[in-house]
Amino acid sequence: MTRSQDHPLGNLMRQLELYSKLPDEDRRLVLNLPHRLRRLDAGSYLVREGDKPTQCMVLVDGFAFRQKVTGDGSRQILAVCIPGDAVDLQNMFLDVSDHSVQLLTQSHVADVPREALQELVLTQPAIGTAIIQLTLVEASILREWVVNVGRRDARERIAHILCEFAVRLESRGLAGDHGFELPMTQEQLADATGLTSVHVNRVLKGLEADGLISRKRRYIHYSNWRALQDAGDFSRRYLHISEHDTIAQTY
Amino acid sequence: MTRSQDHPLGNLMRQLELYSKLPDEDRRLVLNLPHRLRRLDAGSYLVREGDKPTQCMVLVDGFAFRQKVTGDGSRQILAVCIPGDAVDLQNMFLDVSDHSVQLLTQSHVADVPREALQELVLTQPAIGTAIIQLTLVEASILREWVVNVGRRDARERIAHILCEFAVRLESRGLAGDHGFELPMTQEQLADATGLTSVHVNRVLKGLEADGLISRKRRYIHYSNWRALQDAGDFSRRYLHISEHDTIAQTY
DNA sequence: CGTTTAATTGAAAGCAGTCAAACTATGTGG
DNA sequence: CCACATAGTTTGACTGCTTTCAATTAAACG
Repeated sequence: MTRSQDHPLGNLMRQLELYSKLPDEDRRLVLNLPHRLRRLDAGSYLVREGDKPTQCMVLVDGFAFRQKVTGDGSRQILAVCIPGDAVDLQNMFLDVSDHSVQLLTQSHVADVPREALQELVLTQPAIGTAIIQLTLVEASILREWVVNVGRRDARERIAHILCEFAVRLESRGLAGDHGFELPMTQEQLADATGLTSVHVNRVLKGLEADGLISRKRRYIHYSNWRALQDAGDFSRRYLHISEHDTIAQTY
Repeated sequence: MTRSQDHPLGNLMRQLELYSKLPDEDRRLVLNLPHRLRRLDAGSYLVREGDKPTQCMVLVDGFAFRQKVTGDGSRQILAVCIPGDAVDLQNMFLDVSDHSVQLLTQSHVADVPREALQELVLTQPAIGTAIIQLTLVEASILREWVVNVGRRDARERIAHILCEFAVRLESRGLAGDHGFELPMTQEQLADATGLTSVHVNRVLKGLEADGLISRKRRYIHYSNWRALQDAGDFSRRYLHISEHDTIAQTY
């Protein structure tokens, strides 16, 4: 009944419990949230800047990213959403979306009515705490991204974002042993790091040449995790994921 | 009783009501929050990265900034806090601070016990909504900052951040007519925009030479608001401040 | 298989950084 | 009130990391 293995909102549930366990009652309330399940293709927009959304979407599986486009048409990716992420906590309490969300891969998305989730957050303290914590961790990641694009050179930026993916994916059991499938193109990686795709390519080759990573298509393998972290000035503190939450994290 | 004019938490109160009015009962609860008032010098740290804070600090007056330092010692400023800002909503629900907060000017700071504010947020829906909205707007500003350092050139970055200050300060009645006192040095401006102080200086002179701004010490005057916005690719949407909230905003 | 998208590589140009020094304001102590 | 110290601003010359532009190769897909 409270099993979250195959339930569409199971991944969301697991994420909510990352920072503190929920009472059984609350878990039931979350899993019983009304929702509509959809399957959408890569590239689909979940939210567009300027929208007034009425649903809070949850990524059941698949990947997505937040983005904004500048006046001259260049794009900045602001965050990568992984399975279980609630895509618009933002829009649950603000009326107009300030950025767009687009699918990186074909995905299953659950639409939860804004008011239903809002009510849980405001009336169930444990759920409210969990949702606020998720929001704050997302803000923390944003701060680190500002540092990344503002104060690190290209090589550090790429190494850093690879480390971030590694830890986040491992913490959800979505990574392999010392490696993971990068769910984005080099151009998207460029838009996430404030670089050009050409330069991202050169940097990736450089990291590979220096033996920090090896690649097979989009799969990134890091044999020397410590060295990769050093190259990216990476410390996992800002992710607020304790060591124990990470599966098979080795040093 | 519910007057917030001279109360230390008055500015916080006004900010909480930016997005929706609070019931009188809730306003009373906020103003009655236990707190200790301190006066601190410019440069004082309110929070240090790695701290486990027990207080939530509110800037009664004065300015502060969030920052992180990279491994090689360079600094990135992540946000500028203005009077009324709750400085560590982050730390209210997360146990370890992921960044530091430092005062820009001599300021009065109110320390509110973490638990007292937490309880209000979790038990009073209107207060919870208001606090969550503030958190989300801060995240929205962070997203815009990622765009700023990631995808705009130096001139656009500086023009953009000047526009942001203008709107935020005007919305609190802290700006003059088409101008405001910039509470930071060019070096700090550089650390906020991912540039060097040398280049910030050149850009400022450039904006001045082009007639977009004029400066008298730290005071920034913009005679052509529209042109400054264009130069900075600025749109106020991400601030989630409605036009009406801004005092004397003219075009 | 042909077509499209993504990855790769090379050469040249440019924006911003680095280094260094001069200048200005502000503040302090004698 | 002046001499000096300190912090911040301004300016110039040079360097270099990244971008831009353009073309080629490789992979994915119907």
